[in-house]
Amino acid sequence: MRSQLARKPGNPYHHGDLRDALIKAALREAEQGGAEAISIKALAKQLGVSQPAPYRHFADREALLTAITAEAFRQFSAILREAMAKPSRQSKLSRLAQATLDFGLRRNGIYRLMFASRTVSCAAKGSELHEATRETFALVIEALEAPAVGFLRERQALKIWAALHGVVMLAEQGLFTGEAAHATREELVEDFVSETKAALAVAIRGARQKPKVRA
Amino acid sequence: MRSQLARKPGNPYHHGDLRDALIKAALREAEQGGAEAISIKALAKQLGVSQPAPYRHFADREALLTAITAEAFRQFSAILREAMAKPSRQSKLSRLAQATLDFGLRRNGIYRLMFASRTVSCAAKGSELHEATRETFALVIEALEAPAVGFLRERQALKIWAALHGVVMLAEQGLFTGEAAHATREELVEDFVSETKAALAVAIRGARQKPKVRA
DNA sequence: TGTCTTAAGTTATATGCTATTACATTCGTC
DNA sequence: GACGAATGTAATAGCATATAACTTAAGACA
Repeated sequence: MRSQLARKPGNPYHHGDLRDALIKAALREAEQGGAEAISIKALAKQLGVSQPAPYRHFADREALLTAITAEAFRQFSAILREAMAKPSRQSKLSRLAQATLDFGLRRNGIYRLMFASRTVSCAAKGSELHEATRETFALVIEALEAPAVGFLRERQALKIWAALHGVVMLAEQGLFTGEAAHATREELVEDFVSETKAALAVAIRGARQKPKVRA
Repeated sequence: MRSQLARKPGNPYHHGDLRDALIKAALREAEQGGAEAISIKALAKQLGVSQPAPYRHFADREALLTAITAEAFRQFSAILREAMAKPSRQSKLSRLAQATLDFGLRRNGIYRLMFASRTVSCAAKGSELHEATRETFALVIEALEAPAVGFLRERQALKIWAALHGVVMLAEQGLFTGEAAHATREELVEDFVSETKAALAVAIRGARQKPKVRA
């Protein structure tokens, strides 16, 4: 029962949209097992095409990984945007934070592809992947809801973003289970969120009183 | 010019200490390229033994990865301990933090092996690897220099540990370079360090005044 | 409509890595 | 010094990436 992911009905030769189908299938494979779980050969078989067919669409395995990483960032951005848009008692930042944690744990294989591989750092300046990552980070800044505090805003965004990823990392390592679990992941995330808000509040107040403050 | 890493001189058949040599060589390979850079076959060639020889010491590739991850944690612990022991104007926590950042960036392939793979979370309770990770985390708690504040200490340790890893992650991704670099990695790390100290100071003061405080 | 180019697929194959099996050598020990 | 265990080797199976040469279908244009 191979799912052929929208293979054009009456065409036994051409798949129709192999490139897209490959990305979707590869993402599904990576969901749990990460990059290592992705096999060109297995994907080809799954989609009902010959083993070398994928190479018509991706120069090599790396290229496929880069493409699905970019797609993963776009999906991640969409999830964050949705979480931020949803009406809630909690702040935007808190919702973004919890959504990040959730994504990082539930789709950990993909998460590792996005943040813990060298794929992103190798992405060229204007590339699809580079743009996707920039867009995601822009959402973090947006979630701060702190207009016009300049570089302090970026700095707080970097800090909360780093902290969130650290929590995902340690959670995945199991540092929150067993004897060491003196706090839940969610608690820690909320800690970081409130510290960020406090720091921003101070910064905004400071900026109002003496606009030339430097730190 | 194959470095044979301490092969016993007058013995063309038995290597002498292949297991250890494999771990050392594999760590060197992983230094930059991470787990993917490790090939059993290449290591065997490098050490001047036949290709299947390593399988006498490690059941499979995974087992080798687990072993070098444990060794990496021990080396990391040693580096942290050294940084903490060194007399300095800075606090122990600050030195541990900067040493972590340095390790995470300079030996990023190994770092990813340690914190961004599934190897650790698959380690059994009493395993060599599990023990090595626990020892490393114990150093973080020690670096807080905050005796007898109970679970609040562990919580602060988790927080600073998470934050540090996040900074390494984002730094490796390139989020501190180019236009987005509104703070250096070192500045961010120091931010987290001082916040941790402040939180601990409050906790200790609180614990002295009313020992039953809960958060 | 027919041809021609090109995109997208196929089969066959080279290369490289993991892992196993069966056999060989050395070490330690009794 | 004989023997079993540890540690090597050679040969080989199996799987994945990747390339080469060939085939099919689609679309453009005369």
